[in-house]
Amino acid sequence: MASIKDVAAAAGVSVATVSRALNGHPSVSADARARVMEAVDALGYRPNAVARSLRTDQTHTLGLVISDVLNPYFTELARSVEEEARALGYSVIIGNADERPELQDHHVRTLLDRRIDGLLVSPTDGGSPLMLDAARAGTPMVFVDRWIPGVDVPVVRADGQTAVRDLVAHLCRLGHRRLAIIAGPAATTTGSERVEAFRAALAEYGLPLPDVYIGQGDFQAESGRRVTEGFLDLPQPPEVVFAADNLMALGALDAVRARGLRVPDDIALAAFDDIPWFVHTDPPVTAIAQPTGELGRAAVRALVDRIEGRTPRSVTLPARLVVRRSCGETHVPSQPPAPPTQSPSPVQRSTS
Amino acid sequence: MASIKDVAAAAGVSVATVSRALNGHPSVSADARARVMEAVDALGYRPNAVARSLRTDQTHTLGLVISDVLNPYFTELARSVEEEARALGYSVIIGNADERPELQDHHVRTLLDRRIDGLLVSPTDGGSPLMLDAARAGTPMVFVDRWIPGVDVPVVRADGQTAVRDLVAHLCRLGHRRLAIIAGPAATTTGSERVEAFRAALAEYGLPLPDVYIGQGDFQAESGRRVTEGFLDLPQPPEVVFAADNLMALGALDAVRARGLRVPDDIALAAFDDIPWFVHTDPPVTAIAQPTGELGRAAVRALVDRIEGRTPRSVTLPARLVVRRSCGETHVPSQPPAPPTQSPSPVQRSTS
DNA sequence: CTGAAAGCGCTTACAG
DNA sequence: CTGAAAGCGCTTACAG
Repeated sequence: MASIKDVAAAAGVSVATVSRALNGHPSVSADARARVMEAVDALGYRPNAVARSLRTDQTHTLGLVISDVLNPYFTELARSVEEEARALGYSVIIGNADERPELQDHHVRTLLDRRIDGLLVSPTDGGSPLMLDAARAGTPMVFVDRWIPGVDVPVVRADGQTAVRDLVAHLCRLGHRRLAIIAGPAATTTGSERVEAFRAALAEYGLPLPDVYIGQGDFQAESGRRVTEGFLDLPQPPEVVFAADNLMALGALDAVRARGLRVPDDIALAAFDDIPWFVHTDPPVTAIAQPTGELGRAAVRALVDRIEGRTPRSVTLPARLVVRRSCGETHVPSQPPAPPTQSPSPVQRSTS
Repeated sequence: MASIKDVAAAAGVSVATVSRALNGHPSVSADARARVMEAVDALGYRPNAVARSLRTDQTHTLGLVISDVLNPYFTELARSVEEEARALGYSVIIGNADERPELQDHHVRTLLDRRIDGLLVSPTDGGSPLMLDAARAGTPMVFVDRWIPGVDVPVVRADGQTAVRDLVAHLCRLGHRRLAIIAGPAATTTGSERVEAFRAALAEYGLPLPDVYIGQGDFQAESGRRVTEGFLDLPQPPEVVFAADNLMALGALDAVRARGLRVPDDIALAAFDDIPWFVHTDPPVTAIAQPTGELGRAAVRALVDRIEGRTPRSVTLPARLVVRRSCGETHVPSQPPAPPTQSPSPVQRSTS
């Protein structure tokens, strides 16, 4: 590959002048600039980004460590992150943790070794020493979706509390009383927060959340299937299963179907995260939708602010309930049960 | 960040010795090695991969340019690519072309600038000058899924011909006669090959594929919806729509539902690419499954062979038909219509 | 077994 | 406006 020396020789100038011409430095004569550009074209020269990075100590690259590429939520997040980053002049390198803390650390380490300018992460655990060290050492960092309490890093995420309360209101209105949840790992914020939001909402309706109705999943499909089978084996199975993410809902559908049961007749289902397929499942799945694209863009803006010396802001955006048919048919009840303390916020009713 | 100089100073050796110790060079005394390791731990030193790459002229990084991250097929491909690469000691940087040739070129250029060791690509078009130049210039390269004819680059892909013939046999057996296809861009191999395979299979059954039954899509959901609407508006709409990928099938489902029609009663649907959600759609979708994980792994092995001086091999793996209910209920016909020339190969019948 | 030195391909003060 | 030179952090022949 042609190097800057070859271009300099071909253009009859020094490498310094080539560098300046290519970087749009004003103090280059029109003549020199033209000769450089000509040589660049003739040689098909492309600057070596590795050399440039070593010299300037910046890579114009962001690292993004997502929890699971097979999860459409993270895939959509990754897409919006890349788009916004590109618009701001950054590339992004994606690492897939596959919900495994050690794989997450592998990617964080690799990314740090490559001297990425900043790190966007959705932690799969409560904070490994590596991640904590990086944050403390001042690596520009932003948490997205999931975060680690007690670490001084901006957080961009959705707040699902209101939407979860709306969901519980919807379920109660349909007459359900035995509600269960498939939780994510307790070490993740989304793993514990969604259970707590669910528990709090149930409490408003005077409903308990017994331990047997809290199934421990890992945000991947197989765990959703396993937990749902456990629920179905209970002497008194729940009437509703709320999956804390879309992949565990997929697993739940697998389990229900494998027993020859039907949603919602035999058991109702709802999910955190909305995805396009939920419109076409049998039945369409009631879900809590996050403003995924906006989260990705806000996270990039916060990280780039941090990198470029501005003050980054944490952002929390609301999630919202999308009612479909997987919890039973909705009909206007003569006497809607109002929660004791707060009335539910407006709910989007899907046209599907 | 601590550099190799800091480590050398702390350990009381030269940077050369630190480098050798870290790279497991045999000619380093046990004593020196121990002092280096101690200094490394104390300083939390991590070698700068940028500097190392500049010096060694290798990045141990593979570039992967996929057509669309929102497509679960490519997402699964990306996952298997990353896994196999990691096992072989390589990182991978993913670029999402979003089915746009100019965005594909942007990523190829960025990846080349970063001096990745090799490039895995699933081209969104028939070959841009940039891609062609890179191949000709000797950049280690492998095409996966889609490829560019006339370029001397190994290809790893699935052959869907047999599966498409099985699909057509299945459709004929169900009594369908007016079959349509939502095609991908003609400039892509999968865009044109799938249409040709479909046309050839129909010919075996003496069935035509009129131009009005070939809808031009772009492999993304919206185009599937648009094309399907066009089909439904025809004076004589097709009885079956075969979507050339899973996202266009999603769009087709959207269109059918928007009209208040039902699959398969009003119109049947089949798709190229199988994804987990097809088991749970209403109705479950008959699809052609690719050995996606194996394709990703084989592509990485071919590329690494090429990079490390061995001779890479092209690989073609068979796809297979998975029958579900979206084309109508299957029942054993008294007189199965056999194709004139060849009998269909065994078909996997899904349990779902 | 070890160190001094060159060099990978850039950028950028410094001097003219 | 331009060039010579230093230096980013490594690796690796070369000499001892």
